[in-house]
Amino acid sequence: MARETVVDSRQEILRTAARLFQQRGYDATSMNDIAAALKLSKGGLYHHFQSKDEILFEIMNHAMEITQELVIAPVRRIVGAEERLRALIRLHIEVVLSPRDREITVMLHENHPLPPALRKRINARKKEYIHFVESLITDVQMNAQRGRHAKCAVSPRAGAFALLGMINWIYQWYKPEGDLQANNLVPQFTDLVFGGILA
Amino acid sequence: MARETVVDSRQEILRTAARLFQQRGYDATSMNDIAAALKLSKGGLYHHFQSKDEILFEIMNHAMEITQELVIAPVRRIVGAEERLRALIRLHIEVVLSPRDREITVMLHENHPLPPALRKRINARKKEYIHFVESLITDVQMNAQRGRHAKCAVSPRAGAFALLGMINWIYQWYKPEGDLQANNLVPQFTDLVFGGILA
DNA sequence: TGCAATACCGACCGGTCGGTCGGTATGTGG
DNA sequence: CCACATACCGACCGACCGGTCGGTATTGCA
Repeated sequence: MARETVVDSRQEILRTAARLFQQRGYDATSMNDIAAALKLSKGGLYHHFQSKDEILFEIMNHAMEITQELVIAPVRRIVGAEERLRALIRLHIEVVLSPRDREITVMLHENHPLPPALRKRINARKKEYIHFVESLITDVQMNAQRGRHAKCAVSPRAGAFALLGMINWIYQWYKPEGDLQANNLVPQFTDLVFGGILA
Repeated sequence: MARETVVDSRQEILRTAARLFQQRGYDATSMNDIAAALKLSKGGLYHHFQSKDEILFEIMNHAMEITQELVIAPVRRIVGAEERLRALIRLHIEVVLSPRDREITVMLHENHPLPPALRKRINARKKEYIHFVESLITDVQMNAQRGRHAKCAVSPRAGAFALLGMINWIYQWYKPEGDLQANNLVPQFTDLVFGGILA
């Protein structure tokens, strides 16, 4: 059997596991649940992964790669500090709300169960992302300062944490049928962030 | 034994349980762990509470009462829309960061394990709070509109979710020894919110 | 002092968890 | 057609979970 099939099997397991983890939570989802959802026995599941921890870690790692591909990389290709930050806000919100990328939600919520060694590796990647956002905000503020604005009271670090907080918290309250839809959310949060960091 | 002692015992259990839940997570904390931390047997613990669910529910309920007493009530006593919102931001941040009120963090993080019936009751109180923040933001925007500002692009609802998101997310990254201390955080987030909703 | 009520203990229960393992289908390259 | 790796099954394990229960120590009150 080709190598691709092996990779595909693993990724399909990860996708299903991520869906269940998001719906029921990591601890409330047993390996039996995951196996059953894949029409597999538990023993068969353990042929592809060594432990439940490994599955969670791979999901979180995948979530970071999704962030890299769907947020960071596109943003880097954009010229202009302001447009970059606008794109980051939009893309990050879209990734959090995307029904396809449930790994993101799992990564945001389930950090407790990860063994410390693996958690450190995830946290390192998260910190990289925070610094990326921080430098983006710095650029926007510098650009604006060259214009009419004189003082920027909000530090890039605080701005980055605020930005990530308001977006990463969305999964806690967002309902697709609610009155605050995704297409409303993006411009509103964008205005809010720009108004805030350039105050 | 007086009624007060009974209440005290329950509250001390809740305090200890909240601390453990915050440190290790709800699922990773067994009733044995809670009992041992209180120098109690598991049977003795079940003399005070009927189930683990009940403990979690009481912790969350207590968290909402803390919010009521330490945030909502003081804010209501303040006159002037702008000063009210300023106070809300400061008090809410202080409550989230308070090492004494760990119930808040548990309430923010552990909603999955609660049985649906109990979760609904907690969510109802959360929604009340959101509406409270929303109306506060509305007042501030109305006040500002009477002055020089003409348009407020950000809806009060989006502003409320953003505000609650950036504050409620703090527990995910805040380290007391970090470079972003509580006393820095309050003015920075305050400026950011006011700049954002009055953009 | 005696008597309930309360607080608590510790052994125990059924069940489920993550994880293991010997064995069996399957299918592919030689 | 055979040999071998891969994919998978299902019975099983020890540990631990939430929760129960009969009994005992302690305590406030009459």
